[in-house]
Order: sequence, then C-alpha cells, then structure tokens
Amino acid sequence: MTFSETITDWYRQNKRDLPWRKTTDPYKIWLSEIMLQQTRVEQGLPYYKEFVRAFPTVHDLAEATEEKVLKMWQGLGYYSRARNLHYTAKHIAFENNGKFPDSYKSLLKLKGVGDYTASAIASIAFKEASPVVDGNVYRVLARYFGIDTPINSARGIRYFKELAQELIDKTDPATYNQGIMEFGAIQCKPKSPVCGECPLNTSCVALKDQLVDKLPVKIRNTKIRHRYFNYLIIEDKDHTVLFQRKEKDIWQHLYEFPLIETEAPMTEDMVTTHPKFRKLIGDSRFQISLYNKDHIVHKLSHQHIFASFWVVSPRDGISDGILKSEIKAYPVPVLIANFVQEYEF
DNA sequence: AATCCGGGGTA
DNA sequence: TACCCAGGATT
Repeated sequence: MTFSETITDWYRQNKRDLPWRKTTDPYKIWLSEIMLQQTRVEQGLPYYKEFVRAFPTVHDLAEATEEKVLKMWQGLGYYSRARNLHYTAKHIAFENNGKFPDSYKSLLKLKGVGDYTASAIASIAFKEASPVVDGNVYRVLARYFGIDTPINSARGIRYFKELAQELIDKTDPATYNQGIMEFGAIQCKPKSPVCGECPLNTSCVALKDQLVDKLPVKIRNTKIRHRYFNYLIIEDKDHTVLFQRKEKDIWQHLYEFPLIETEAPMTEDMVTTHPKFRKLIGDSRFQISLYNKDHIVHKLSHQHIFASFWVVSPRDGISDGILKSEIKAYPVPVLIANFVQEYEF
C-alpha cells in the first residue's frame, strides 16, 4: 500500500463523527475551516453548531450585525477571524449572489482565507486535488519522511507543500486531505504518538531513527510582553460604562470597561489622578475600591496581562453609560466576561 | 522574514 | 512550564 492509501484506509476506519463531514455545502465547509484555524476540534465544535443554527446560510450570516457575530465568537479567540468571516459573508451574499468561489486560486482571494483554508475548501467542497498543509500535516510528513527543515521557514513551507502535492490522492482529495489531518490529530499526535499500533510504523523514518519527539523542527521566539490593565468599573444603581476597542491591538472591536494601561502596577492615587480618570469622572465626588487584591493574570500566547479592577461609584451617577442588565449582550474578551460573571452587578 | 493576533488543552 | 492547535494578515 502506498502512503496515501494507508492514510485514507486508516481514515475510513478511525474518523470522528463531525457535523461538517456530513455536508459538502461550501458555506459550512468554509465556516468550519475558519473556526478551526489554530483551534482544536473540541473547542470549535460547539461554536460551529451554534453558528449553523443561528446562520443556516451565508445570507443569514451576511445580514447579521458584526456585534452579533463577535458575540457568538466570544471565547474562541483570534477575533479577526470573526470580522473577516462577516466581511466575506457579505461579499459572497451581496456581491457574488451567494455563490462561493469554486477553485483554490479564487478561494485564496477571500479575506481570511489563506493557503491552507483555500486548499481545504477546494478539496472538500469541490474535489480539487489541492493539498492541505496544516500543523498536523507538517508533523506527519516530517516524521514519516524524516524531514528536519523548519516548518515555519520559507524553505520548509515550500518544501512541505510540494511534497504534499506529490502525495495527494487525486481520485479522492477530500478524503485524503481530511485523513492526513485526522491521522495527525489522533494517531501521530505531538506528544505521546501511538507508534505501537500505527499502520505506518514499519516505514516511518522518525520511528526508525528515534526522532519522533524531535520532529517536526520549528523555529520559535518566546517573547512575551507584560501589560498592566487598570479597568474602571464605573457604576451607579443601574448603569455602568463600556467602550469598544478601536485600536489596532488585541481584542479589536470587542467591548471592555474604561481602561488605563500602564507599564507598571498603579496605586489608587495614581488611578484617581490619571487624566483619563479625571476625564471620565469630572468633578463629581466618588468612592473607589480595588476589587482584586492580587493581579488577575490573563495569559495570551504572546502577552501576559496583569489586570486590576477598580470599582468607582460617582456620587452624581452616570450620564452616558449602558444598562447593567444589558452588559451580557456585548461581545467582550474572556478576561472581562470572567469578571462580569464573578462580580454579578 | 518577523511579528502580531486568543484561549484552552496536554505532558 | 513549554508546546500545540484543521493559520492569516501585516509589517
């Protein structure tokens, strides 16, 4: 049996029962692929089901507000995916008469669709023999063929794509592409791969040379930025204040409490004399207290956020806030959602 | 070519 | 901790 035959054979016997495997609707394939970018199947699955229920067609998604889409995306991370998803849904629905591009090359032009996703949709929805190369495929190929070219170098990306193109089963690219990814996710796992009962274990180079835990090779940088977020929970009886993040930064277009960001922890005095605080509170008298004694550490892949929540009650009330009862309708970062959940206004 | 962009699971 | 996940866009 060839490598591809073994993969597709293994897939037919071991594949998980997943909803996007029961359809060839390009819309649903596209939706699932965007959701699963850098996201585990188990994490994305409930979001996929919810999106399909709320937006059965690309037209339904196109007619939603961005805020609604972001709210449903809340907790999944990489929120530009949700913004691009919505943008592309409007493009397909309103400018392309609801019809998806049907080739790798044309799919690649969609916002939020890169090399991997274009190949995935082209093969799964349109049977085009375009090979997917995701994290799973890099791992399977690097191990099986014993390739130590870094997978995140320009040379590595080019090489693995070419190799994948040679290996793809042109008679059934959809099954092969999903098969090699599933094989990487379940059998050829990053940690503790199941080499003992692997259908490729007699010809795997990494297993023979004891390189399984050294491949694939990846060049990495572990620079993590520290940021100090001081949130102002400005509240009266019924209201509080939220702002939408506009800057080109994390959590773009999500909502949060008024924020004072600093390079180091702030004292109460530093908060109440800060220009941003003065602008919000004005000359009104107020009470202030620190909600969390220790910083709440929110870890992103590339930065650690040390958050303090300051509860501020202006004596004169709030003039232009939102209703506390409606706070859960706003899309917010998990850091904020966790606070709202615990604080219970 | 490097850097940015989330949140959660695993060993 | 460190690493990884059905990656893409920007600089």
